Amino acid sequence: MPPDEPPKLTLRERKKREARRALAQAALRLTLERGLENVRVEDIATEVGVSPRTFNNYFSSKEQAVCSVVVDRHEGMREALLARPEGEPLWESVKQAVLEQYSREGEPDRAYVARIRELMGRLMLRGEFLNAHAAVERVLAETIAKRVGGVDHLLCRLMASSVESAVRVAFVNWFTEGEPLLPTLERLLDELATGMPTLTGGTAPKPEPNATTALGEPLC
Amino acid sequence: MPPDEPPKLTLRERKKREARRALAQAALRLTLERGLENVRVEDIATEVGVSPRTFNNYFSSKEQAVCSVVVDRHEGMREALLARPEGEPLWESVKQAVLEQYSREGEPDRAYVARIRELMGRLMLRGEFLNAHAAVERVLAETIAKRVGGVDHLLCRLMASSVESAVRVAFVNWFTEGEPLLPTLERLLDELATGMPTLTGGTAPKPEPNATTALGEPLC
DNA sequence: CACTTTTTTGCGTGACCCGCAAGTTTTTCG
DNA sequence: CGAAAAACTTGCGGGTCACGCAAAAAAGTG
Repeated sequence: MPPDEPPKLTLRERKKREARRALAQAALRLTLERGLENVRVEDIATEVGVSPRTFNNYFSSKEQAVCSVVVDRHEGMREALLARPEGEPLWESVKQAVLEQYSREGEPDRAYVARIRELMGRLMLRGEFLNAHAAVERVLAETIAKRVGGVDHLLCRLMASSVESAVRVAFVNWFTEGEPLLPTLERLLDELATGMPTLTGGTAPKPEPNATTALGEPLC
Repeated sequence: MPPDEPPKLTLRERKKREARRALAQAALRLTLERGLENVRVEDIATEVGVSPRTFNNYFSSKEQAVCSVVVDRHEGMREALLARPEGEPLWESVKQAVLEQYSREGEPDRAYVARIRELMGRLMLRGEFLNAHAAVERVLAETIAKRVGGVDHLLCRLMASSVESAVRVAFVNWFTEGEPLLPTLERLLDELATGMPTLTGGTAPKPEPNATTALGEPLC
């Protein structure tokens, strides 16, 4: 018996995770190359070598399977946030933790982006993408609460929710406008942290968008 | 001929709107009293006195029909926001416009809240509720852009998105904790407007937001 | 009153979700 | 080790659902 790995997880658990991962991956791959409506659950199941019925033991819809990659990101986000140094300001911790998760995105491969864009039309419509983000949101809120000592649960949820908003907005901007994801995301998170002064200070006939003006304003 | 109403809308249009409204209303009513899984599209259609097939001419799913009330709120929100006085700070305008929309909610009728809560389990799961909120978000972003002169579209989307976040969080808190909606919502919007200092600066209200640190990084 | 445009409706098809009851694999335990 | 127990897979079947299509009905137009 080679001492290669001490699998703390029962064999069963490993197989389950592997099956789930394979199904999600197959679902995403097929969807990206054919479009969602041209992929039946049977195709996905066959691809993995499993019964169509089994697919529904893991996911209750193909949309859910495709979006599960988004959900799985919560693991990394949780760990990243909790790993930030103790004394660091909360917004900075959150920002770094979030940015870290999205640093592995490859450069904007044209074809890939195009497929994602087309895909999003469907996914947004079916709501599963948003649903997945909501799942991440809950974990993020919980993690933030743990980070600050769990004082105000409501505010933690608000922060998590608005952070996810920033992520979604940056993401959409990425695949529609083609602009790089991370700088946008960082900017949006900074705006969130300061109450969006760039906008709110702009109610008056703003001649030029010099960002230094509205920073110290007594908003609202 | 009684001079009661000058219907600028063609008769066809009125019937369409009425049919849509009736279908949505029936869908919501039946769902609240039976639970979503015990309502077939046929039931909704029959309730309104229309063919099941016709239902799908208006909504592509019963979930969509149930959630259409959320979507329809965008109309009022748009008008309310645009009706705010010119010089008013943006955050104040948005806050008032949003609060106005949710001022018509009755008091927390126990039975009603219970049904809503149970309903939300399903709706969140199917994502249509979030989908509806996303639709509102787009209109809100557009309206905000119009309000500030359409300078930074990205930031407008961020603001709209995070405002909707606050609404959702307050709403969930309302039907899970039973706390009143409006005060919570107002507080959350205020927190948003100031960067959530209660959480982030539990120590100090963030005296210096020097965003100069990591802004120039060449990520991605 | 014809004629056009829009909406409704019935029908048929393909897919999907899930409960149920075997069959199969992994785990536990004597 | 070997058998019972627990967990997972699979085939089957039923109830729904979304939607294309084309005919019928209704609303608008001159």
